[in-house]
Amino acid sequence: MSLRAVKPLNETQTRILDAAEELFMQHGFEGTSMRQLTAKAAVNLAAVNYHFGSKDALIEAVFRRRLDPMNAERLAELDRLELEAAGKPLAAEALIGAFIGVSLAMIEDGRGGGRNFVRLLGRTYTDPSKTIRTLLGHMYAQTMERFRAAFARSLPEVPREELNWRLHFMFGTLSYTLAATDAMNLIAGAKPEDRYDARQLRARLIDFLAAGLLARDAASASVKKAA
Amino acid sequence: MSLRAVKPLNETQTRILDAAEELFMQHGFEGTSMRQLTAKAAVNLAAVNYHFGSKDALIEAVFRRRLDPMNAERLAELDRLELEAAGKPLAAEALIGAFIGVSLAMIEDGRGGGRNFVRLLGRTYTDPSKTIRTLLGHMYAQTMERFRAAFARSLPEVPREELNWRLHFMFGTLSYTLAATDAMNLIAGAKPEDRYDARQLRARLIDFLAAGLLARDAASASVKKAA
DNA sequence: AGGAAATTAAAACGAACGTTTGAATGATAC
DNA sequence: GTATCATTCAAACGTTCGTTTTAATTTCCT
Repeated sequence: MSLRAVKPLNETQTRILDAAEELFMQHGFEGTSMRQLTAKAAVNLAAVNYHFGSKDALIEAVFRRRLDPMNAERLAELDRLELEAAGKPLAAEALIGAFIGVSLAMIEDGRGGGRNFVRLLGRTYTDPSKTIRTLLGHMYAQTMERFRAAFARSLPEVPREELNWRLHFMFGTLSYTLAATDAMNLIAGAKPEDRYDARQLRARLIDFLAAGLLARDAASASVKKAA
Repeated sequence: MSLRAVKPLNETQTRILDAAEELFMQHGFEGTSMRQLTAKAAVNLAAVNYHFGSKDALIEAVFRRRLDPMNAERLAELDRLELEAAGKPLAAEALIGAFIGVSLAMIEDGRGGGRNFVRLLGRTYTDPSKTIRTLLGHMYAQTMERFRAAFARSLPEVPREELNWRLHFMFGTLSYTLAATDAMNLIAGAKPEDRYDARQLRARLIDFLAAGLLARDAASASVKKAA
């Protein structure tokens, strides 16, 4: 499906995508006008429609540029871990690290602009638009299924349905953490500096999420007869 | 601050707020036009500006109608728990339950429309607009501080900074879970039915979050010398 | 160098936006 | 019943939106 050759981007297209990442992150898709965007990118107003076709197609291009490589990297790291383990199930911590590490690494990438994208991505997971949700769903599908299967092997004692929920929770934690990297933080005092220390954040997230994923399963048992 | 009397809403205002909740949840603030909104509410186009002043003021009213009572209820439940405990620190599970229970209860409230609001709220936590973020920040401020202090007493062995992060993660999990109640779910198979079973979801969340909050603190120690 | 193709530029398109206006209608008090 | 206030209504306001058009310019190939 991603076999079709990706034609290289020229400078105008790159400038548009960079400006779009930042403005979409700051003001949302509908809150960003083509005039703002092309002004920030220092290109002509018509350039977006010429190079990408429409605003919607630009939005898709913004995600494709980063998300496909990110998920490819996630899968490559999963391959590497599974090869190392030689058939044995992986530690949940390792799987969490492989999944969230790719996103967190981009936060530190100050000048590459990945930081803007990661924050945009965190926000977009809860975006109302059905178009965007299905787009993200498709782009994540393979990666999610591979990781879900790996987690299932890693945590055989957690019932399948319970595990699915916990992975859902995990994804939520990551999503919110990325989106809020320097925006709202409702927990007063939790924001240490202007920029996250990605290494420390990674360690904190892995601790928190691993404990959650491995939690003793009291819920599904205790509720089973409570309806 | 919330001492000023809240004047009761007439039917037109209620219909507008209900329609706004649903449309804002489905299409976002900027993606919802006054013409859509007033059509759905079956009121005249000018009614929003007449009763609320502007679209922005309507957005604020949407949150005020539900959020102030929700947080009051959270604080009342916290008061009740602390009174029961008679000075002893509370169990983390009880605190989590008090915080998330109010939101989850509204999910089941199918006809009251609270369901729409809760999902809208989950999305808005990561909204790009600074206006909205500061609005939510102010509306949550007292509640958050009370709960933060209660969690600190409940979990004295968790370092203050680490605890702040974990509460941040907890909030993210809740936010995403509310926002995605039937929208995107990237974990295939995790969505059991069209509607959540709030009781079961509550139990699952408490297990997951309590384990995360209580996790053995490996991160802050192991990273301290790694910079 | 010259012609074809790709890109940029300036201007305009119709549509939709949030808001305002002023008259019509409804309810309330005397 | 009539004056007074609140609310509803249809219409229009000026602005901004995403997109298109047509011409100018640059780039690339032989």
